[in-house]
Amino acid sequence: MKYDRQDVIEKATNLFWEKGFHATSMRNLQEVIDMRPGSIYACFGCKDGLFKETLRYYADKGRSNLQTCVETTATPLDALKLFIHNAVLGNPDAPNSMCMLVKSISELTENDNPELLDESKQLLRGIENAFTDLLTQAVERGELDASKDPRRLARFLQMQLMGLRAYAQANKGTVSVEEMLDDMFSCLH
Amino acid sequence: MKYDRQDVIEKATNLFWEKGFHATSMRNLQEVIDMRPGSIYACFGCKDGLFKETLRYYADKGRSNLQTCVETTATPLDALKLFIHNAVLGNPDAPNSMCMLVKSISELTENDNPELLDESKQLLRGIENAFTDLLTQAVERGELDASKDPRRLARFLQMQLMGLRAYAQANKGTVSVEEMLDDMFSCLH
DNA sequence: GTAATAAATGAACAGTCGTTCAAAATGAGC
DNA sequence: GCTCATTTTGAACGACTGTTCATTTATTAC
Repeated sequence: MKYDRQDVIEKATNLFWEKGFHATSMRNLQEVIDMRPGSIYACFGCKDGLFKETLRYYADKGRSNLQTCVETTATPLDALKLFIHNAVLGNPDAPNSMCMLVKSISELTENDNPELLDESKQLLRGIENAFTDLLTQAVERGELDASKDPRRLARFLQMQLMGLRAYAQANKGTVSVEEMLDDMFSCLH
Repeated sequence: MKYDRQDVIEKATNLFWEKGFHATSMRNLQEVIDMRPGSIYACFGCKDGLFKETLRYYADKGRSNLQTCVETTATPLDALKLFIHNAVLGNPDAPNSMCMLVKSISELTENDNPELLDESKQLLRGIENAFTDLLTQAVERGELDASKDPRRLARFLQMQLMGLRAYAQANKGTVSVEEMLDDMFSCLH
């Protein structure tokens, strides 16, 4: 009976997301995804390979979340607001309020894990590009002042999203993230 | 000949800051601080103990940097601006553009390292409190509108600082941090 | 210079790490 | 039911982990 690859990757993603790359041992993974080492290595090559796959899965889920936001809101800006709101407060039982890609960039080094680090950076850039597209639409529709630069705005939004998720992690349960979201969007205009 | 404790802690801080807690082995530390295991354990107890000491050293350095900014600028708001500018761009050969405390909060878990995690959170809160004090002064002096809430502003600033440093790490060399700093301060008013 | 005290050493420990691979279990085709 | 190919297993490997402690080296006091 072959393993359900999707299911395995999702479980691995949650574990890596929670504990980080270095603190997650192959034995931890073996328990969580219920596979023996031989099978894991036959499927994914090595720990790095499995981790890279989880990074892509995580980023894909992010992109599809954003797409859902676009489809369920009236304007590009509303879609962005909803996406960011969901990213920080959306599912309370997420392994971590921090972005998994940011966590990875935080713990990986150019010397020790250049491939995984570059992959994380690239995936993060992909999400920022999706922000840029939406902000461009917002300007075209007149939802945003035409003087605004969508790329610069996307960069700023990405930075604040990274910050807010990290801040929420650092102050779990003691702070009103809603209030901070208001502050964040009120300085878009 | 007793070791220079200050020097040892500084070297350990830089290594932990660069590689993170988990990826830094005691043998890495032994090389960098040029001490044999027995001496390290006699001085600091265990790896956690040494790490905690470096966290405090790092936060202390941050606080004294802020104090220097206060002393070399005309107004509280200028001091804050200078501090944040320096934190992100100040010393280009810092081990990491991310905040060491944020990196630590990112990689540590309540389950595995509760003490180190709490210490990091607490130190970060200390810095935010210093922000609050300065912003309170700014309101008192009329540098900021009296309608602004210093605590809320400090929270917002802290979040953005965390975000900006993480963003700078994720986009090393490809982005104008100066521009982003402008955006960041222009939405204070 | 010698004895007593303090500091530094590094080989060694038990445990865990990522990874391998011969053997066992399973599935497919007839 | 038998055969062949695929998949899964888990004991085992060498390397590395954080840590200890008997021994050596350095410092102090007389």
